[in-house]
Amino acid sequence: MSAPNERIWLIIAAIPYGHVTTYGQVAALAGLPNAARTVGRILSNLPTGTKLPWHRVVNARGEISLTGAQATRQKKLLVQEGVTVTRKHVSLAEFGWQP
DNA sequence: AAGCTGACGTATT
DNA sequence: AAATACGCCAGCT
Repeated sequence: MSAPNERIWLIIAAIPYGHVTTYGQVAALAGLPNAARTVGRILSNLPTGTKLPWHRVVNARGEISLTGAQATRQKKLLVQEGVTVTRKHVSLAEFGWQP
């Protein structure tokens, strides 16, 4: 496990219930301001049963970046947490998160 | 070691 | 509004 990877995990794990963040935000908090892609790549590499709330991470527009079944799963999880998800975008109310 | 890839982001066309 | 191009960073081949 490399260091940035671990920081990213910790940051995602700290996202509060019912809130969402962006890939770029996670990357920035991890100390890698332009590594949004890295965050996505790492999430794609997560084991199926991971405890990380990866579904609370969306792209800069507040939309789900995944497609098909994956997107459906993420949307469902968010809705279950009380997050308002319209089509693919999350309402601004639960957007952003300051530790 | 070198190059390719990707759950992104922003600027252009 | 949608598609394309480029930059960025870590992991894989």
